[in-house]
Amino acid sequence: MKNNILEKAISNALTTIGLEQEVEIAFEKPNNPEHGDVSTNIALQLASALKNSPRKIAENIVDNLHFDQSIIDKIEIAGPGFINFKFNNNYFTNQLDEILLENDSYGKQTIGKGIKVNVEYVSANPTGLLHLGHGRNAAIGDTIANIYTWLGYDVTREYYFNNAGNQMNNLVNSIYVRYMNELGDTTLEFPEDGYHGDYVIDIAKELIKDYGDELKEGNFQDRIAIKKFGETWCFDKIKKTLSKMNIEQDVFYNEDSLYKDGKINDVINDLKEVNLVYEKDGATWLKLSEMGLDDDRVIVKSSGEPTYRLPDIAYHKEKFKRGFDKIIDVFGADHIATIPDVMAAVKHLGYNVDNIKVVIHQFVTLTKDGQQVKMSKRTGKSYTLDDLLDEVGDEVVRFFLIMRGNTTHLEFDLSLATENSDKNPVFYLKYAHARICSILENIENSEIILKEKPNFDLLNSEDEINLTKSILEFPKSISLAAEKYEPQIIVEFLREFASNFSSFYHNCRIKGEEPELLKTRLHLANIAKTVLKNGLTIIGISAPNKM
RNA sequence: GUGCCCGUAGCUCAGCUGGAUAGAGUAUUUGACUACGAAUCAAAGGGUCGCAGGUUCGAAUCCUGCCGGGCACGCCA
Repeated sequence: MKNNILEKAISNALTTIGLEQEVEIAFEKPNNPEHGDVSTNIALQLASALKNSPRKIAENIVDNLHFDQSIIDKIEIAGPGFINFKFNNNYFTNQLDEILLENDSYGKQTIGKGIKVNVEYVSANPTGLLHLGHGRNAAIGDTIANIYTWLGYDVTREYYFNNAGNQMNNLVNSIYVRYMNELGDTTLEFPEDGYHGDYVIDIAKELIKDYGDELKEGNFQDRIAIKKFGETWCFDKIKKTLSKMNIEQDVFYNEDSLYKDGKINDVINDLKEVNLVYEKDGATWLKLSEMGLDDDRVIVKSSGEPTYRLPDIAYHKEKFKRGFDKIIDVFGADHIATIPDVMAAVKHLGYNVDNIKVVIHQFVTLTKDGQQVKMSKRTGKSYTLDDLLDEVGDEVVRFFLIMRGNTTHLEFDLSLATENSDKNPVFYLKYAHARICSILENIENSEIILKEKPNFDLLNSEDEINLTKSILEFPKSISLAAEKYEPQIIVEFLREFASNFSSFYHNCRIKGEEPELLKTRLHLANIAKTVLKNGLTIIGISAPNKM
């Protein structure tokens, strides 16, 4: 919690009491409300430098504070030497007038104006269906994109895919065996690292509808047809699933284009120029050991094909060349090991990797009735993201997938998610919004009243002030979520916010109060409605008028 | 074996750059509808913050070691 007025006043006080060097004055919001609204530990920090006891220093500071104290209710020295400041109610309620001017756009900011951000997420190859892990990736990525958009950044939502190479060959091999099985030939062995999922059988069946047994030889041409068919089939499903989740990305970037445009060769040449590659055993190696990493890695195989690292490097270079100032990659924990390699190379090509943020999220486990549901690939029976969306709906899915910190393993409780009850945390937020709408409906001429100027000085009860403080924290929670790349921060804020509103609702009536108070509280409720609506919009959830 | 993530209330999880009495939801128990939506509110109980050291005025937070769970360690992506 920052406060420029206090920072300046304390800084001046420190000079007065004889501190020579510049120090950073830290403020925080105490957990205990009795400790005021902001607190600083500066006296404790300076104890050894000033060779005095923290409490003495604190007293000295407080005695030498000179600023407009009309906003202050109380300044206290507490505990080992904290200085606690309590603002008076008007300090908070006065700020509501400004929010009134912002109206529906409260929370929107302009700090990102003119800055181009690329957020890459999902990026699953068209070799199968999306599972819950992809769902988490999608929800996190899309929400981060929303947050940055809300802050005024110029955001591009991107999906990167590869429809060539080994993974696709595996798919083709897998489909081919299933296809032959369907045609009655069961002599073929299923590939060792093939795709075991049931969907491959579905693809094979549909392949027969289109081609009959024309592809049974499995020659080069047949394989091309199978590949095309399988890729299209998977991509259609993936896009449908994402659209069901209300996700629409701007750019689908095909890895293949990097080859066609010569970008891959360019990168090899670039790397050669800075002397970071060498030939060994017929392959091209990247000298990662010279970039501070442990082992060198192959970037072009002896077969002449690049490994994934090379296009990844080229792709990131390309993002910079496309003019992005900030690059955000959302990856699952399984990609964690490959990131340092790519970053090191991009850095040595002369790009500022500080502008790349890789957001890593952990995996998802699904539980039902307290039991873990296995999502094994081996058995082929996996519970897909699409199944989940059909079962619980897009909003609950999105909410559950971002309600934990990115680095935590997420347990998706299917029983809880499907329950339309007060236990389901999504409803708590939507309910608060619907309730405000209901108030507005219940009060005669509420629309007209809201056009009149309120008198926020009338707000002074604990619940009114808490709600006001909570309203004022909304923009900060958005920028904090952006800074930390943590959608969960918005979720936590909204829960707390809805809770503050509900307490206010129970203790402060609106309907039937004196006209001035009614008007003022109605305005407060209306601002609360905007906060809920905007907060829910950011996390991809609707704010209904009725439930 | 090596690297990364996690371990906090019965369960699911917060805890910001170290701060004061470690929080929320849920579950349990108990109150509150003749008043704007009870999908709500209010209250109570519930903890060796995985274990052991260290750093310091002060550690859930930082460092080291160990234990337990997950994920990676390829000329696969």
